[in-house]
Amino acid sequence: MSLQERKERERAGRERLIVATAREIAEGQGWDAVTTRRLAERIEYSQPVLYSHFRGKREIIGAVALEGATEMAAAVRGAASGANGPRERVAALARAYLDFAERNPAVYDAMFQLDGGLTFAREDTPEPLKDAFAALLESLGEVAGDGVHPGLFTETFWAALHGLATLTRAGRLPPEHTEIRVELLVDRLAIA
Amino acid sequence: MSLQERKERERAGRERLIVATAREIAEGQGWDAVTTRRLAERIEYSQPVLYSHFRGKREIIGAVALEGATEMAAAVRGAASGANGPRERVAALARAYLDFAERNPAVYDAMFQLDGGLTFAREDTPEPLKDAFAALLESLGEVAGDGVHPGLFTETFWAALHGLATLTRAGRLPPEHTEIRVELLVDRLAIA
DNA sequence: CTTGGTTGTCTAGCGGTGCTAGGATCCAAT
DNA sequence: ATTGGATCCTAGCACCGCTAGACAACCAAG
Repeated sequence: MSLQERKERERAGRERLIVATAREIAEGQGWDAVTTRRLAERIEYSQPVLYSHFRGKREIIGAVALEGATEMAAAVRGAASGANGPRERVAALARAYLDFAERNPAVYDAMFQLDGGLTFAREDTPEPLKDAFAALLESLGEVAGDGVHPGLFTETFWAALHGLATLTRAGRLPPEHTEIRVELLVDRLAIA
Repeated sequence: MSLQERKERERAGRERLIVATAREIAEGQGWDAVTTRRLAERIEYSQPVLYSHFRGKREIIGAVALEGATEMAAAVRGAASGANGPRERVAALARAYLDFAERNPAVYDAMFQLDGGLTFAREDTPEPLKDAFAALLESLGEVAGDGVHPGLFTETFWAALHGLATLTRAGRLPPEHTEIRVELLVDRLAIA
């Protein structure tokens, strides 16, 4: 069945191409510029081909989000592993998180701002999303403090980071003192 | 010049009607349902009339955002004034903030998620936005702690609240333990 | 009382969007 | 060589934000 295998390989390759191209356009010109026409043209196929891979634009956003979640998990783990002691680990994690959001704004939006048709915080949540949260939990759980549920603490800390990331990028917060805000957050929230 | 005054009054009234109707549709069916056609139909005028009041849809969103900012400032001040002691004031403020976001999701989106063409954190920032931030600062500045700039502390605390509000409403955080998360935030961040 | 210009509003339409029905093309199996 | 199925494209739908140009209602000047 080599023929069928080859076709499936090609199909999978084209799907990756769609996702990568969508991401590329979004990072370059924003998600508004990711139209099905433009996307189709860039991959050199007609629009309906997109719909043989994804139900619609929302699912393409979702695919980019999953890709981003995997990368973010790796970035967070990488930063945490290079730091000594719980407090420094958390600080490194926070910086890595915000750095990821700043360097990949479109991907970050796909994950947390836009509707990618994904379910969060449930059993049927896709693995990459669970793993990204797990990556946060691994370092943050250590500094939750006595009597505080690690998962709940992670959620709260994450929310704070998310707020900083989104408000800063949307121009709601001046970007100058990000580092001070992060230190404030780490110093007060984390119990070393 | 009574005639001209009457015309201006009518014009102002229609402008309020546009903003109120936009808000109504948005709260009921989301901002995506606020189309210029639907909005025009609801106010019983044709589309171009909208453009004689606002440059475009973005400015209508901005107008809803300003209205919301005024209300949020009042809600926050009201909650804070009914509490004794800095710590309790901050807790009440946090609850009021999240409550406002939950009860007025479309308005909250207009303020902080969508592009309403507004400038934040600058000299030319519209008064209602500055005042909403000031309302937060009044209570939060008290608990910044020694050596921490009150404005910066307020921004950070606000970001944390914003993160909780948005992640919860977007289904990224389970809504069950909001109260515990708020208490965690207040207990750790606020220095009474 | 009639004109002429201003002001206000509407109809109609432009170029774009996400998405899909139906037809053309190609290739393996008969 | 013919058939049947998979694959892909052309063409189009209903909707979007926005605007040009026609048209009616009004007030001021003659």
